[in-house]
Amino acid sequence: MCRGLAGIVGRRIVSATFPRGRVRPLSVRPVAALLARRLAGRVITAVHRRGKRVVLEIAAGVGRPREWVVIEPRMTGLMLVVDPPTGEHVRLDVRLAGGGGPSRFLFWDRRGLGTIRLVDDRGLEAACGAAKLGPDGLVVSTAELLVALGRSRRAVKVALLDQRAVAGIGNIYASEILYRAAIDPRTSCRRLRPEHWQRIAAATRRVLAEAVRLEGSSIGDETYRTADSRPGRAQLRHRVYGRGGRPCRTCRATIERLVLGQRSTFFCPRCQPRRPRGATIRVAEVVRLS
DNA sequence: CGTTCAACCTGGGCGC
DNA sequence: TGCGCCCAGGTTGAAC
Repeated sequence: MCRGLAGIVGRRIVSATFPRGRVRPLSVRPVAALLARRLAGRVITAVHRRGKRVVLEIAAGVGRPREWVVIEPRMTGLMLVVDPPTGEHVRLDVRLAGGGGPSRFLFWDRRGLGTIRLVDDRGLEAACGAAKLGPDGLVVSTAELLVALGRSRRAVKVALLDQRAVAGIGNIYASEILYRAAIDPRTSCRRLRPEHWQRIAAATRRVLAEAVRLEGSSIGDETYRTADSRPGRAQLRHRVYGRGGRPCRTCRATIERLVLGQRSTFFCPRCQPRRPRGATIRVAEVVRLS
């Protein structure tokens, strides 16, 4: 998503409009009219990403310091530099001056759960700082996962979705990561040994990097699209997500679906055994089993 | 601390 | 065809 916005860097904002009645209260801060006024005339100096958030760096303007536009696309938000799927769900429409790239970009969000905020440096820290977001999944280390989650009692699948522990993993890739790591998604974090965290960290980096390379997962119409409105291809590589009842691509066992933390979870019961390979069986477990 | 539920929204798919 | 459900890539706060 952020890569597709490279063309807006260095461009000046002519106008930012929030189509009437399309933004629910508090999803845009400050309120739309004020935000539109503050953005007009300012230059976009960079596009950053913090976990799942798109962060546009806005150069200082008249009487304003350097600021940041933080966009959370949530379920259905798209950043587009071309015409949207429908005009109906455009939440933000930004016109750009100059040539050498797109003349506008949009935040299009069918369900309208996404948020747009303009913040200063302090606000950015509050919205995207370490207290809010853990290390990025693309580069997360074994030690970081161990420190953040090693003592948690939560099911590992639920824990991987905790953005304060590791930033950027969503529901699709949480299932895919645990498949790659050969770990049952229901396993309590505290039952996992360092070798399992090593596998999870490696799988996280690999699965997310592949998803970025393949430009995301597009499942059905009006789901994720790149900034120039093309579907991604990561869904073609899903090993378990959305494949409940179908055979595992590796072992032919039937992929199972269950709900953890109110989210659909998919896994292969044969490739992801209840007791992860290499796990130490605890004394209490031995007693209980015998 | 962990889990569940509800809320915020639109729309596709399915059973009846 | 129409209705009532269930489901969906996310986050937050309250209740227990």
